[in-house]
Amino acid sequence: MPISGRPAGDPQACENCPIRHRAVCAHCESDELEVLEGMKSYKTYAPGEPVVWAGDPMPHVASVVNGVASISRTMEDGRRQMVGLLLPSDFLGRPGRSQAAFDVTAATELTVCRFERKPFEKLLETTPSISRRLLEMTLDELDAAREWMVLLGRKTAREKIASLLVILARREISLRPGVVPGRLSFDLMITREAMADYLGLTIETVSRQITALRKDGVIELGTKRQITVPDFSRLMDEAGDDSDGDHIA
Amino acid sequence: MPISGRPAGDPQACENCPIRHRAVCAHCESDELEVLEGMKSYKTYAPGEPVVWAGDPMPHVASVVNGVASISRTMEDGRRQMVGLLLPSDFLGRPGRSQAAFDVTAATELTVCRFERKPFEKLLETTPSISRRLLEMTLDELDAAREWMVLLGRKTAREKIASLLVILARREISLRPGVVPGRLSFDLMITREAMADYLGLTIETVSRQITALRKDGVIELGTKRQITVPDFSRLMDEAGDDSDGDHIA
DNA sequence: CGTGAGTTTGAGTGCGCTCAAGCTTAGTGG
DNA sequence: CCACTAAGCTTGAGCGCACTCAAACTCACG
Repeated sequence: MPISGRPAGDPQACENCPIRHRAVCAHCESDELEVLEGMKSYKTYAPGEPVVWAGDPMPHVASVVNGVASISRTMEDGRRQMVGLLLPSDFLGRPGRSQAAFDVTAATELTVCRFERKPFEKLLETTPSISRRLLEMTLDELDAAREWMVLLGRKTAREKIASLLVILARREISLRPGVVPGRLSFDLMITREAMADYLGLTIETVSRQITALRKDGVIELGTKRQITVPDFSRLMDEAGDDSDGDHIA
Repeated sequence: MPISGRPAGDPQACENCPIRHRAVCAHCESDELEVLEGMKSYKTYAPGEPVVWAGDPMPHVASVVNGVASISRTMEDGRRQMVGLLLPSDFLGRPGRSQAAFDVTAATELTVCRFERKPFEKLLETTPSISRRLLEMTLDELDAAREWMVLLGRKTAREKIASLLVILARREISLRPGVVPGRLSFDLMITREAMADYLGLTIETVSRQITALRKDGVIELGTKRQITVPDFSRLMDEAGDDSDGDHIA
């Protein structure tokens, strides 16, 4: 693989990368990008395919380029809790640790941009723009994890469902700028089972609470995966968070 | 305040600092320490005193020098969830954010070593040894938060109590090297209410489960705050984690 | 002693779980 | 074109764990 001089328009060139400005390499200068270019390799996973199991050796770290992966832990008796979601530009793996702490599974078709862990760790020590960006991203994930702890520890089933819908609706808003939050539709890309694993509920409870929110007019259902929110502030009230804006910028 | 040349034995000099080798400044060289020395100021809080409220401006970041602080969120109706515990050497505050995302409260008498946020952010950009150390610490906290999500989402009340006791016992072991985990005693430094807020339970349930573990011989109680664990592996079984070792190194 | 914070214990309730059946939808092959 | 299947989802009945409300106990401190 060439260190530099990829053909213009090469879809695997860093300069054409869809996550160029948001991933761990976001702050890199072109000379730093060249080093990464020489280290990286792509890998693709099928939906449902495991990426790593907790306890497995982790010879690589990676950035998610396309698709969604879930981070979860399964207890011996089968109870499962999702603890994170990896979206495009998110970082997978942990510098300084050789074993995975959690299971990672491709939720959709997934493409990642991999680096061998040891060389990447070296690079972190010599390239402040990478370690600073990784710090920013890790701090964001920590805040998100703590918000989720509040949900898991203290919210009712109805509030949990509403909170998840708020998050999904927010992402929809951020992807489609200019849509005023009056009436809003979006797809649930995940199964009831994934929702249950994420929220610390059973699929039956998820189903019942979605039905209840529909009967109360908080949401409307097209197909089972198509949600319409007629009044976004009503949904936010149901989520149980402080009403006046987010703590998270 | 002198930039350098503190008197030898000065208890506030970085070289005498009890968290010198573990805090955000752990990797600093002596010239970097001098810069920090000129920026820092100590502040002490009484037990129960708030450090910041969620939403407050955060003009400082800080390292915990002595004592314990809790990070928590309180919902409008009073439900509270603790989302982190700050022990000596832990870092308080978030570079790049001007508003606190969570409440921070001194659990015991608390001494912190503060830096103004803006100058500290500048320092992060120019001092890789600090940003790398902060990255390590943040990654550790993220893993801890995710472990805690499993506890909050999927564990029973008995497993939650046992898990907390395992964590506290582990810390006791790490502080007293050489103590073989046969029989082990330690103090609960926190009230039942703090345990409940941490575990996502009520104080009554905490109390009942501690009683149940005592009746089943898993733990013994001296005073209400003094715990003895006759068989550590028995306690670990009760915690419901994978039996064969930790994922966390 | 009296006070108050922290803790324990008891009685009863209800939310979310378990177990079980039925429904919907999409895909497959006769 | 219509079984047939399987995965995903919904609905129902009943139960149990953890919560709520209430009272009593412990212990440090004035």
